[in-house]
Amino acid sequence: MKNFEIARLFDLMADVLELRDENPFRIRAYRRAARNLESLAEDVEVLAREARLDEIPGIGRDLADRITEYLATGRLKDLDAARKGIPAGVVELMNVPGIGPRTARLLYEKERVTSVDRLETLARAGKLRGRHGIQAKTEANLLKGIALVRGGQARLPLGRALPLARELVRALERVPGVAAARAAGSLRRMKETVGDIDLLVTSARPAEVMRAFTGLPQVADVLERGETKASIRHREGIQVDLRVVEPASFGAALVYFTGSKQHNIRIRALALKRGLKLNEYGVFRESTGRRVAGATEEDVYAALGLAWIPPELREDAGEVEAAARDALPRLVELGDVRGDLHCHTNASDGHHTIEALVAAAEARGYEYVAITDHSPSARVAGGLDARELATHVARIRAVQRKHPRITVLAGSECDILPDGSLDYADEVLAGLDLVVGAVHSRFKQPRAQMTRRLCAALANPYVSVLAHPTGRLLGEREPYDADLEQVFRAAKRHGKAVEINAYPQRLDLGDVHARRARDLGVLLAVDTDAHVLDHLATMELGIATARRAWLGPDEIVNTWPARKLGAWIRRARSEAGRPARPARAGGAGR
DNA sequence: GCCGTTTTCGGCCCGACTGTTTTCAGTCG
Repeated sequence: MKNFEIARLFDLMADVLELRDENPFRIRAYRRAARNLESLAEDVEVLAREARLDEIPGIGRDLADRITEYLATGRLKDLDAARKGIPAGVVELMNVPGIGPRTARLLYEKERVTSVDRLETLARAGKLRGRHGIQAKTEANLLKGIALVRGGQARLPLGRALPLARELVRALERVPGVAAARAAGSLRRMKETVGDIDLLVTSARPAEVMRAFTGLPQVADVLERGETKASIRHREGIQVDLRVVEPASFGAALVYFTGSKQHNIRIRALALKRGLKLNEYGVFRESTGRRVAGATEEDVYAALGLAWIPPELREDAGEVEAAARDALPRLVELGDVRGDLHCHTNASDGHHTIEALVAAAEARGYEYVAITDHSPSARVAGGLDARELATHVARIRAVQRKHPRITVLAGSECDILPDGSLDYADEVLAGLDLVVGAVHSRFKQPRAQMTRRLCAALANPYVSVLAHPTGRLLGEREPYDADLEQVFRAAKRHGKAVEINAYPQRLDLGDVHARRARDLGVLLAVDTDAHVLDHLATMELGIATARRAWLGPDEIVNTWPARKLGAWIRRARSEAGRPARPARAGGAGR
């Protein structure tokens, strides 16, 4: 899968073209193609082989040829030619906040700066001031920017950014004169990681909001502060941007500030076609300048002839067309969730008892919860051998008797061994209500082997859900190499579900793959993989990922009533000619 | 370089903040 590899090259091409002061629309074309390659779930090599590259939005004849060229030769002649005479370090200068193509080119041409290191040396020595309109302040800002690049401005996982954003929103809501405060940006779109936090406030007294915001205890550094817009660096390291607008503009500003950039470009172009102009203050008739919408998002979209688009879909990935046809999907909501199918207790590596977990699930209003502790191969995680499992199941049954209002599924997160077999014998698995299969070892297997391993597990009649299908840990561990397309087809063939694991560092499947699974007609399960009770609340992140994947409740097995869920689990077992023991999943507790 | 319910050519989103050059270019989102 070279999707990201080629996206990087297109981005690099765009950078180089910027340095060369090329046609900005050509540059944008490369950037747009890069973004679309990143969000492409299908393998670009497969599309190339099948001559379907032109199906990728933003890829026309030229860029399709470039992709073909790169796949065939491993090079891009155009890129090589464009880079001639521009040292790689000059392109890297543009990574420093505040340095764009103009400044990078100036530094290179006039000062022979060819690396960030060199720039730092010059700035520290004060050797730039007085030249090319650079003064002490700019030098200081450059040094700040360099420090930031050095620190690696890693994107924050959504699970960490959300509480920070909510705390800030609450603080702003308390500022006198503030009518409303909302988080926007990629955080509102619930992207798995966010680069910064965008906040929007409506108030008749913006000056007061600016003062209060920049004075918050969470602020480590004020980066910029104007009349209606300010940026700060949060103590936790992430940048926070705030914008204040008047109430009549709040909806338009929310649309603008929520993005994505590509989505905004799409709908603004749509506005122009209708003789309208869209900016963060509203929708305006071009001829008269009169505002026709702006107070609410619904009004703004309606003025453009669109149904209101849920933020999670605003990626220019077909949502604008769907909204125009009034054909947006009914997305799953947190309230649709009837249970959690992947939870741990202190029988293995969880922190709480079965009793506590069941009570917590009940308190969340769930109809069912599956207790899925580890199997013996997961030694460090305290995996249970078959005898321990039998005792554990007996305990689960006892807790079930004390909690008749919730169905407690005795399950396992059973290791998928390197050869694709399961960590418990089939007779043991048959005694469980639900089996979640997962890979916890030998992550580095070659692609073909790992693919066979996952597909074999899905073929086992007792495995209902493939847990965290790619094994990735955000910012820590790459996904293991497997042909997900084949894995999804196996899941579809066997009527199994693949998981959206809501664990904040996992979010696995991610939105792009989950959408691909959905498009192939595969069922999904959204689970928290809870190890402590608080983790049950991360269901919110899993559901957000499902929404970004355009998923509705029908396609997610743990929004189904217990009876339907039980029937689904039994179907795969019986189709394999091995009827399960009367499963509790369908009947118990209701 | 892409793209077409105005177009196969001529468009392509829009505005705030900063630093510094006294009138705006550059950067960013």
